[in-house]
Amino acid sequence: MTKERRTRQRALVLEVVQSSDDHPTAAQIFQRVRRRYPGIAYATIYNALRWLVNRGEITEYTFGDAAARYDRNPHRHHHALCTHCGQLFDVEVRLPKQILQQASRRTGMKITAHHIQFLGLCSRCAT
Amino acid sequence: MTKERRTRQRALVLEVVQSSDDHPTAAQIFQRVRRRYPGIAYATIYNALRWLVNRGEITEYTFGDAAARYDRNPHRHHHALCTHCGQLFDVEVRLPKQILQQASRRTGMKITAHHIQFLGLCSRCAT
DNA sequence: GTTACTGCAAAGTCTTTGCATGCGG
DNA sequence: CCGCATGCAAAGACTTTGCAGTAAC
Repeated sequence: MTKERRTRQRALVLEVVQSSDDHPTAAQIFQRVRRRYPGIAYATIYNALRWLVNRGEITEYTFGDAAARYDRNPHRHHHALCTHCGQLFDVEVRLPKQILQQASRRTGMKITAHHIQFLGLCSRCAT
Repeated sequence: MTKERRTRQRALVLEVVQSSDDHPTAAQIFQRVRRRYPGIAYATIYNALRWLVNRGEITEYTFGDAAARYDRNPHRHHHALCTHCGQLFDVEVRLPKQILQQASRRTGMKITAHHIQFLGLCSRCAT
């Protein structure tokens, strides 16, 4: 059994992610946590994020750009990325069951999850 | 205007990607090209890949893991990733128009593209 | 002949690791 | 007290950049 420790650092990382609605990267989380806990190490942020992801408390997503982004909302939902300003929005849509069945049939895989990335221009960049 | 040059290196990179059905990473492409052109530099692979992506001859995708993968098939299609062995399959399914309209309405964005990632276990890993 | 591309190495970005110290249980 | 997590720095994986020389046209 793994003994689990709720440390000040992990609590702070979780708190920061939960209070962010902009899907921050590890670097942004580091900066925000450091404002309240200046001595914290970068590695601790990564450790805490991985721990939280494994426990299902937050979710990690990667998009075309380099850094992974973290999401406070652990249930499955989808995302729309503005290709101009990089802003990321949550999208609540449901993929019809038949599409999942099609995907499963055509690949021979047992599909357990899916994620849709929408790309386009946000209302501010579209003008 | 930018004058475009078809060089031996770029031709080889394109040829390697087009003859690969396994969505290779830059490192794999590098190895495969180097078998036929031993002196080629890593940077040249990246330059060639970016050039080919910009011209629309190949497509770049990023998944959870570190390295980008390149796809010989430039038309829009979707992917299924085996979370056990990492193998990536093409998936041909069509997202219903109403889902795109919903996404657009709910985010206020002008959606120009989308990509579905299916996750699960391939037939070999599922047993 | 120009000028864009290559090859090389070095730097840059994001993430992980090794190890001594320290805190949580 | 024991062991996991932290903090620090260094390494690791992937990608980009600067620049001199070379090849495409």
